[in-house]
Amino acid sequence: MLTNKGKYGLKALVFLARREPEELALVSEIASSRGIPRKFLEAIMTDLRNAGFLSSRKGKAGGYRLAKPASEIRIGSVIRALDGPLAPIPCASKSNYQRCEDCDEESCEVRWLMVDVRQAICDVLDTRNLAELSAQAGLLALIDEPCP
Amino acid sequence: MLTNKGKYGLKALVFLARREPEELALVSEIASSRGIPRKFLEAIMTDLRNAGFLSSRKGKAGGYRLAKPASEIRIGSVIRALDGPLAPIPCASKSNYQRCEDCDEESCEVRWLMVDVRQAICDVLDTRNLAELSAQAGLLALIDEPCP
DNA sequence: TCTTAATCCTATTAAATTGATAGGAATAAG
DNA sequence: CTTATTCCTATCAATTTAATAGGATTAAGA
Repeated sequence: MLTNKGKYGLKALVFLARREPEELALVSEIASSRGIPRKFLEAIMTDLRNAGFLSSRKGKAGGYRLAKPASEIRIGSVIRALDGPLAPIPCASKSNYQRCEDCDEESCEVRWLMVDVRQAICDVLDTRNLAELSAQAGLLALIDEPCP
Repeated sequence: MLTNKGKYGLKALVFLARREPEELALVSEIASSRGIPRKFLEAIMTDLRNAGFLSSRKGKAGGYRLAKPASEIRIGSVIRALDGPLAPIPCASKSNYQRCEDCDEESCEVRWLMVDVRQAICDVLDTRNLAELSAQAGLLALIDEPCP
């Protein structure tokens, strides 16, 4: 599941990706622009900074910006940082594997299935970066408009 | 996320798929065989029956069996019945779409992304049926054994 | 130096979801 | 009738989610 935390975090990153790379943005600016609770977003930005996606400057005239080019930020790693493993169940996770207490790892049918699901999810999220995500949306919205 | 409810439900269905189609199985039998809490499994079996996957007989010598051939039970529909929509976020669901209150449906970048994730998940889970799931596991376990 | 405005830090909390458990009613076989 | 099962309703504890509160720290600029 993508939680609000993950959703808000991605929106904030898209916001930053669409600015000049060096320009600092305020949490309050992002929050009001995207309808995100300010205090909640503050906490999320801290996580994103700790995960290496953002850099910040404190004090007056401070703010956040991307710590690296948007094209180098994989969506999968963002969601992992905010919401945890992409796998539907811990025993199918690569990044954070945890053995099931109640089933045998090798013979469990459900696990084999969920490994395939995890792979399918990763195939989408780990092959897209923030630059693609922020570029894409406007185009798709236009394509969907009916012809005049 | 696949909850314990979904996991237990799938395991119970696999158990039933490996029996003679008409033979009734007891909840207590399935529960002890697969390490599932009996009372919890009882509730899950009720859900699976209400969703049309199982039929039951009450009273002494009662029990559960598949309501239709295992090959006609799609894994995706089982998980939807037990754990809800497969989409990571309600605004990306086909089976149970719900509009986001805080973003614009057409221009939201996150939504377009999650539609692709949902499609990837459904491509795995809606193209597999219970017969395949119950047949597969044993083989894979063998393949993984090192050669003597 | 002082004011102001921002990030940063710690703690708390309310609501929802998950993962069960308890106790017994209804049903049917033998 | 006894026994064994599904079925039904209610309850509950733990965890996760989604925030909010209050202030400490930092730095720009007057």
